[in-house]
Amino acid sequence: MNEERRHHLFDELAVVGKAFGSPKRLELVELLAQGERTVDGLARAAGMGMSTVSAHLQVLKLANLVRTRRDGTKVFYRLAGDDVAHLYAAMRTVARERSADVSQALEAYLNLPGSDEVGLVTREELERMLAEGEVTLLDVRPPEEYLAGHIPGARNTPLGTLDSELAGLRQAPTVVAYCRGSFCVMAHDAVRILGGAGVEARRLEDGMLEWRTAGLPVEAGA
Amino acid sequence: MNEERRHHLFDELAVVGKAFGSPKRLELVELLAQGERTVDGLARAAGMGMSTVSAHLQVLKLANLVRTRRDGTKVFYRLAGDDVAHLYAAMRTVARERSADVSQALEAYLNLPGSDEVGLVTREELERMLAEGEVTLLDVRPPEEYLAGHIPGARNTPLGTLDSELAGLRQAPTVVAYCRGSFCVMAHDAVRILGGAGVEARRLEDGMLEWRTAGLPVEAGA
DNA sequence: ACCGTTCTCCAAAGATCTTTGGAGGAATGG
DNA sequence: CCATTCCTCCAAAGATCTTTGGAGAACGGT
Repeated sequence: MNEERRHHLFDELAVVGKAFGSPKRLELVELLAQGERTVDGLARAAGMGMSTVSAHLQVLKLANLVRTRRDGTKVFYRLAGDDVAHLYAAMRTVARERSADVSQALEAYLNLPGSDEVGLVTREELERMLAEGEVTLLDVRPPEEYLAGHIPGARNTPLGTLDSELAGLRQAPTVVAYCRGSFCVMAHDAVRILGGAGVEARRLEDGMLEWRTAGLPVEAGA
Repeated sequence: MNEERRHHLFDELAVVGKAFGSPKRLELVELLAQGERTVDGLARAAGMGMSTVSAHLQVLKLANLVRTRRDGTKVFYRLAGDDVAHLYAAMRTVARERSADVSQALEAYLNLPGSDEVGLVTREELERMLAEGEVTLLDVRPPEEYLAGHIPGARNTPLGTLDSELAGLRQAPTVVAYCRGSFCVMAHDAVRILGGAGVEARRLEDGMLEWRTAGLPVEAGA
C-alpha cells in the first residue's frame, strides 16, 4: 500500500527520464535549447517527418519539459525553463566525460577531416574582447536561431553566406565564430571555411547553450 | 555521411538518457547514491528479482554510470562518480518542480497519514547545531548505508530499532532525523514514530544525497 | 462558408525493452 | 575437486516505443 506509492513516484520520475532516452528527442531538445520553433521548423531542421516530430513533442510535453504557444495555425514549442536546458547540458557533460563511446562519436562528428583546434576562445576571454570592442563575433547558426537569441554584439553569418563576407572579414580584427554549443559542428565548419579562404578565425570553445546556462546576457531580434 | 555521424552521436547520448528512463533503474540509482552495494543487496532492498537487477545494472554499466568491484564471490556496484549523483539529483529536482504529477506522487508517498511538517532543519542549521554540539543526530537508514557513509556525528538508529531508543532520546537535546534524501520516506516515519512516543524530533529537510552533492564532509564506517 | 495551412490523433507494423526461470561461470572453502 | 554462493547470460513471452500515412481539428484568409 506504501510500496505502491513508491512505485508510482518512480514511475512518474521515469517519465522525465524516458523523455531524454531517445536520440530523436535529444536532437529536438538540442534545437529547442536555441529558442522556440514550430513543429515543421523542427521537422525540417532535424530531417524528420512531421508526425514523428509531433509524437516526440507530445512525450516531452507530457514530461513537462516543453511548453507551447499558438500563433495562428502555427504552434511554437519551447523548453519549459532554464532548468531544462541546464539538465540537458549536465547530461551531455556527464555522458561525454563518462562514456568513451560518446566522446569518440563526438570527435568523429566534429573533427571531420582533421583536428584544427588552434585558437580556442573561452567565454571569459570573449567577454573581455567584447568589452574592449576588438573582436568580430560571428554567429553562424541559421537566422531563426540567431533571432531567438544571440550573444550581444554578434553578427549573423550563416554557413551558406560566409563566402560573400570574405572581403569584409579580411580587414576585420580578430574573428571569432560560435554556434549552438559543444555538440554543434557549424562553428568548426566556419573556422575551416574561413581558414581555407585566408581569413584567420578562432572558435568559441562552446556555444550559445553554454552561454545561456552560464547566465550571461542574451540579445534577441536583429 | 555527416548526417550519419550526427545520428551516431545522439544514439550514444541516448544510451545515457535511456539509463534514467526506467523506474526500476531509478530506484537502483537512488540506492547506489547511498553507497556501494552487492547485486542481491540491491535486489533485497528494492524488492526485485536478481536477474532483473542484474539486467538493469548492465544497462547502467553500458552507459558508464556505474562501476563494479569484486570481492570474493560478491560484486559491488557503485555510481561511477559524483557527477552521476549530481545528475540524478538535478533530474529529480527538475521533475519535481516541472511536473505536477511527480510532486503529487511524492506528497502521496511521503505524507502518508497527514502532513507533519513542523520543525524542518536546513543543512546550514544542522551544520551550526553540530558545530555547537547541541544536537542528537539520528541516521535512520539501514546499517549498510550508514556504514557506507553518513553525516559526521550521526548515530545509526534504523527505523526498526527506534522503540528501544526511546528512553535515551527523551533526555537528549534537540533530536534531528535524516535518511537518504528528499525522495525517501524513512525520516518522515521516524519523526512520526518518535512524536507518537512523546519524543519531540525534527527532520532534516533533505538527506544524505543532498549532503553529499553539496560537498559536505562524509564519515564512513562505525 | 469554404479552402489551404499547420498540427494532432489514430491505427498498425515493426523495433526495442523488460521480466523470468534456468543454465552456466567465477570465486571460495572444505 | 566438489559443493556452495553469488552473479551473469540466455531465450522467450509480454509489454512498450517508434514510425508512418492518412483522417480530422484548429485557425486564418477569401
